[in-house]
Amino acid sequence: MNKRRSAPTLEDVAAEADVSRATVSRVVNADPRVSASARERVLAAIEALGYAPNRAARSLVTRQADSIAVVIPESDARVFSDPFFAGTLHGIATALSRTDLQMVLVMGQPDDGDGRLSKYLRGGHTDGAIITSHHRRDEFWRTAQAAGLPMVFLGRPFAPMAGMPYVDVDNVHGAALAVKHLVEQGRTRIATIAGPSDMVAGADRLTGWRRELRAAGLPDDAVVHGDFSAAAGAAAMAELLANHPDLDGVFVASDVMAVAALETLRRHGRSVPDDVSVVGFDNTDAAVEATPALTTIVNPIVPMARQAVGLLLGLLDGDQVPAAVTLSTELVVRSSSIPADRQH
Amino acid sequence: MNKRRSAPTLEDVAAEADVSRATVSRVVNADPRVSASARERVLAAIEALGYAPNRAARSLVTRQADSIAVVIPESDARVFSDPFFAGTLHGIATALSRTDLQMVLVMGQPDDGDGRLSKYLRGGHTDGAIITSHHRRDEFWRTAQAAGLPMVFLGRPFAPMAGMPYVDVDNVHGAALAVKHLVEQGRTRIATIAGPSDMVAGADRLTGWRRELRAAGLPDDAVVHGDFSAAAGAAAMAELLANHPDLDGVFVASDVMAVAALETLRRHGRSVPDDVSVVGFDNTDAAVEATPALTTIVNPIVPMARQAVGLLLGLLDGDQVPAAVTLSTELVVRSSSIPADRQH
DNA sequence: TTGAAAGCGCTAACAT
DNA sequence: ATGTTAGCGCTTTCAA
Repeated sequence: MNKRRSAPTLEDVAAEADVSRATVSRVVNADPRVSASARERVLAAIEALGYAPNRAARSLVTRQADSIAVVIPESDARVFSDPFFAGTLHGIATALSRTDLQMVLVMGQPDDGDGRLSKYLRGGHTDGAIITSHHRRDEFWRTAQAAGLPMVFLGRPFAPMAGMPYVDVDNVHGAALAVKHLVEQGRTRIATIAGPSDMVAGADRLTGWRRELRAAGLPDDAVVHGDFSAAAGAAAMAELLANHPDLDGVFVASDVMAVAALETLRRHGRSVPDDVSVVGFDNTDAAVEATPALTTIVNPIVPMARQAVGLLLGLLDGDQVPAAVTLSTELVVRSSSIPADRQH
Repeated sequence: MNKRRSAPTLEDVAAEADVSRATVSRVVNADPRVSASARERVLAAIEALGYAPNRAARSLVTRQADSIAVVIPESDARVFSDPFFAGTLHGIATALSRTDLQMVLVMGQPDDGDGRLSKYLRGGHTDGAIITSHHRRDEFWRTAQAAGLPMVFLGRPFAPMAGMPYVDVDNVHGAALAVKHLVEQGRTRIATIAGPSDMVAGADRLTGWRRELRAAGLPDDAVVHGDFSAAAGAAAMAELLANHPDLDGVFVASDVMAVAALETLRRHGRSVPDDVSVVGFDNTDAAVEATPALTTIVNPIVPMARQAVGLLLGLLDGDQVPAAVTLSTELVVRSSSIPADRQH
């Protein structure tokens, strides 16, 4: 029976290098107050023993976890089939790779009151959190906030709180841009497939759509909500067609839903863009690949994620950080919105 | 100046409930040896103080981190635009939600010898790891294995190791199924857009393609590699067309590449499926949505992820676990592979 | 520049 | 059933 060799500790390294634990600790933490010879011996010992510091022990005394939580309060599969999610993670991971922070992905019930999510956030395993895909009824962050955990929202929260900055895209303006473009194409009966009303992005895009329509003196009654999924987009489009057969333009609150709507329009014999102009939101790959290619609003997901990390790092450093960062959007015109008779 | 109130500890709860720390610990850890009255007082104190155990302290003594690492040795953005990644995370997250384990997403350079990845894995912050998107030159797991960290590969590693189980899909058979189907459609000049040769999935699918072609007595020289990205798929298809203008069938090692190849074929004036039959691999949403809808091989990503979690949990429990779990595939026939003259 | 010693918050013998 | 005690591995004063 071999004695199960456990991982080497600071003590082992100290013995091997013939110095004290404190000196080893200084070397590991790049403290300059170590002689060259001692440092050399310690480094050699670390190498020889394959020593890696135990983070639990370190965390216990430094009260730092060296990791941040990315909280996605979604229990269903939607978030995984949504390119928004991938872009967000990518942006966060990239921004984090410049630091020593690890990323802990925390998922759970949106309305988790004092369950897993809030327990985890208060457990001290992370130094801060980025909360995304926030729903109106979420409460888990309250206890975490009370515990003093630095947090930033990726996507404006329903009730912005002092000390909890957020980064968002100007959804209202983006939606207005989309509607403006549709109006400019000569469309007069413009519907929308809106996002879920318990999410700010959904509500804001609806607001922008409505505002611009009213400014143009056009009716703003053709609204159906979807949950940002393809299935919802297809169903919503069918419903709009049934209730408003005269529609000639649609602003869809996400590309995923828009691409599905395109298909539904096709099945109903409506030509896009000749009969109906369609504008999406996000500018994902799906927009480029759609047939016809989808006119859409740029959603700067990766820059937003980077900003969120930047804000959180600032919070962790005790810096003064802005209460909100809002990124601008722009319109990308492709074929789905320009009727043949307007093309030159 | 308010004294910054730090998080309540076991000690605080013990004082509040007028019991010892040990009793509080027992209540927290559901130890039955506590009287009802004591338990009640402790629970009340926990509630009153908003106590949450400090996981670093607990980890230090239990030597458990209550989390597992999902290692994705990819530094680039590819992994995020790949639906394979989303499915994998989804499967793992779902399987993990039944446990108390958290999921730490660890990304890094594929060839990271003794860098971040291996340091992290040896740091004791996780109880085990699931390694996915494994490349031939990866080495980071060696030191982790030496340190005794339970690990499972999601996707067969190049050199299977004792004690490190893997779960994989039968890529060779899947590819063979695809080729068999193409042959049955009367195709005789069948090319392939293969995956990267430094990944097992890429190599295995190429093997299956080759094996089946040889069995059918057909040439197996039309091969171009791609890195599973859409751009690579488009470029590879163009190259195949240039070098083998007589091709009438293509097996593409991923749906992402296949959909891009479809577009390239269209641009080159080849009709799919009339001139060229195309079969992909993965059966992602993109396959359903493609025009024409893509015939493909089912890649049971989510079940694989669940299996991986199951194996890892077994390892953590010290159970005997199989060295490998291989899931089977099947063919899903859609329009991209059946020429008009074969349809009825 | 270095070492000794205290203690982070918790669990787990051991004692009662 | 409950309390006492001894660490887990590390950082960090404080002395030397």
